[in-house]
Amino acid sequence: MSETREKALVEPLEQFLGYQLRRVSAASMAHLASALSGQSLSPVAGTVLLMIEANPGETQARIGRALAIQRANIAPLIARLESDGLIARTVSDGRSYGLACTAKGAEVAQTIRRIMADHENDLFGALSESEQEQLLDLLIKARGAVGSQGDG
Amino acid sequence: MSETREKALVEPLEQFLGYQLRRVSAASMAHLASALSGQSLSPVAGTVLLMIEANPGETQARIGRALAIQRANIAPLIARLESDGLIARTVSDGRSYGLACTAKGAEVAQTIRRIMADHENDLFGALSESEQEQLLDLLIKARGAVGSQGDG
DNA sequence: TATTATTGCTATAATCCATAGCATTCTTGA
DNA sequence: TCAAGAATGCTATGGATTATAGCAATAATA
Repeated sequence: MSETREKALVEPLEQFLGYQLRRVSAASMAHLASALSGQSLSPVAGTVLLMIEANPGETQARIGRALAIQRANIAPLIARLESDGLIARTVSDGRSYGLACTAKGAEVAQTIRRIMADHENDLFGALSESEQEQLLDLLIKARGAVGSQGDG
Repeated sequence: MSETREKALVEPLEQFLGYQLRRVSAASMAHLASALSGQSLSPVAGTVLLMIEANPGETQARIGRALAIQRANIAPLIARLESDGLIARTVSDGRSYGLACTAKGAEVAQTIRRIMADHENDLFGALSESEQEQLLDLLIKARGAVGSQGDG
């Protein structure tokens, strides 16, 4: 508050939703990454773990599609989660595995959920409950609109 | 609508603002990058150009800080914009330059603005005007909250 | 004037994401 | 049955973005 604040610049992109989205998202990602660093998990890896926990038996291809992560990119993520003992693979198909959390993975998932909740509170706690709900609803609505054309 | 849609997975992160922000922002960035590809400019480079246009005379360090781009990373961006003839440097300091758009840069900036407006319409047109305004307001409010601790 | 801070820049590494391609396996349709 | 196409897991790889470290020059400050 009392820092030597330099004169603010004009922000010609202030009215662009995409710009504001990017700025908030980038700040959020950086904050979350730091909050998760103690677990040696990236935000993406944590997301994948929670996704597997909530969808036991699913293949990594389907998990990946739901998260917009390509097959080539989710492969090492899954390998890492398995080698860390957080998930286990059971044969589901000759070419694919059914994924599930291990007990250790479930514990870590619980920790991650708490970290994420704290992180959200840190970042968005200045917004009221109803504002947070509004924002969430609008983002979900935007995602629906976006998904029906650009995204896969 | 009539595609063979695979059974949707459970989304345990649905209620996380950070998750929804990331998804929407990623989709938006991808869409914008493709929309700007004809100009041979990345979203970040386009943003920097608009920022310089709106703040003539500012140094790249200040432009970078306002956009959360580090000095080391904005240097090649500025060099590229200059070598493309979109911006010009005038001495402002023994160690820094004052940046400004060239005439060509202003034309490109105008094009970029139109592309960005179209892009926003493509992506967020499914939201009503008031929803878009609400979303923008909430994002700006969130940015204010975020900036007062995590961001620099 | 000596110290510190700032700026532009290079070099470099880490990360993330995208494309291409491969071998295996499943699915299909004749 | 079996050939063609699709799906899966995976590797290799390149591009883009971002972060750190450090340097030389300059400005600001005590």
